[in-house]
Amino acid sequence: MISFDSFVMEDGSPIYMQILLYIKRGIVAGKILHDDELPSRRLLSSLLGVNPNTVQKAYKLLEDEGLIRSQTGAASTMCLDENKIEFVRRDLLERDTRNVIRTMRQMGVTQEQAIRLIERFWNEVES
Amino acid sequence: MISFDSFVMEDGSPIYMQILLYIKRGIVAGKILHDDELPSRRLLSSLLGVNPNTVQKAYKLLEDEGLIRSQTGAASTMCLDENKIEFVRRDLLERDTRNVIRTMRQMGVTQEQAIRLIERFWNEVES
DNA sequence: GCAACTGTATCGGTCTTATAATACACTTAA
DNA sequence: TTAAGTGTATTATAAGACCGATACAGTTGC
Repeated sequence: MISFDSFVMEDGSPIYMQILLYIKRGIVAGKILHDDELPSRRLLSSLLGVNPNTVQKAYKLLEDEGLIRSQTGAASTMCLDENKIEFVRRDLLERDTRNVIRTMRQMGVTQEQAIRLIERFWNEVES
Repeated sequence: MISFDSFVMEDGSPIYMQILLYIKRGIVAGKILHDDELPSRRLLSSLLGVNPNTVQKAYKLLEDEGLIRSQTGAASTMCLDENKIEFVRRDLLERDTRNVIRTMRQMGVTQEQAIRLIERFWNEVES
């Protein structure tokens, strides 16, 4: 059963999107593996204190991407392979990187300054 | 008059927020200076193809932060000093950096890999 | 004074997000 | 078999974000 212990709710983005990204980042980190079982909609909604429909929306989007397999009556499971994992990695990691580079350049930051910023803050940020 | 030539509209975030961030990044980059005149709400809304209220919302938020001075009848002007600029720099640069570090660590990326990502994509991203 | 420009305020419509309350079909385990 | 758990779907409601249209008030320049 995939754990949501380290899930922290933040405001600013929709809850269903936070759930979706939590799972995708777990995939990229190698913490979530093929055939892993997901908590049921009702259980996870209870754990997070949100409406079951909100969890369903996240799961539905993941199923539309082919990352989750669901069949009525049984627990939903992760449906992964090397190609899918690599696709998610690119989608998350490279898009994040490009975005932060774009905004930094708009602020006149050089590559060297950007790297120095990463080095300076890397150990400050709590995981 | 502050130029919006390099402003590119993107979807995904509110227009008023894109306008606000465009100005703040211009401040950090040193392209926007104290006493610089802003285009009027109606002119900028016409340039960007949006409603004057959308521009007004961005300007209003900047005025609430003390970065813009507005008086009815006259053009709004930038209202900056060293402290304000430094505050905006920290607010934008450090928050962006912390955010990208947090998500990268959630994906199991090491500091060395993060720096390598920055180096690899730095010259690819169009400004 | 008047026209044209400034900033400001208000109202309303549309969409997204989140919630709630159901209902139904299927699977599993007691 | 039956009860409890699965996934799925529908409808309604509420709140907020976002944007558009409009009106009003002050300044400037002719």
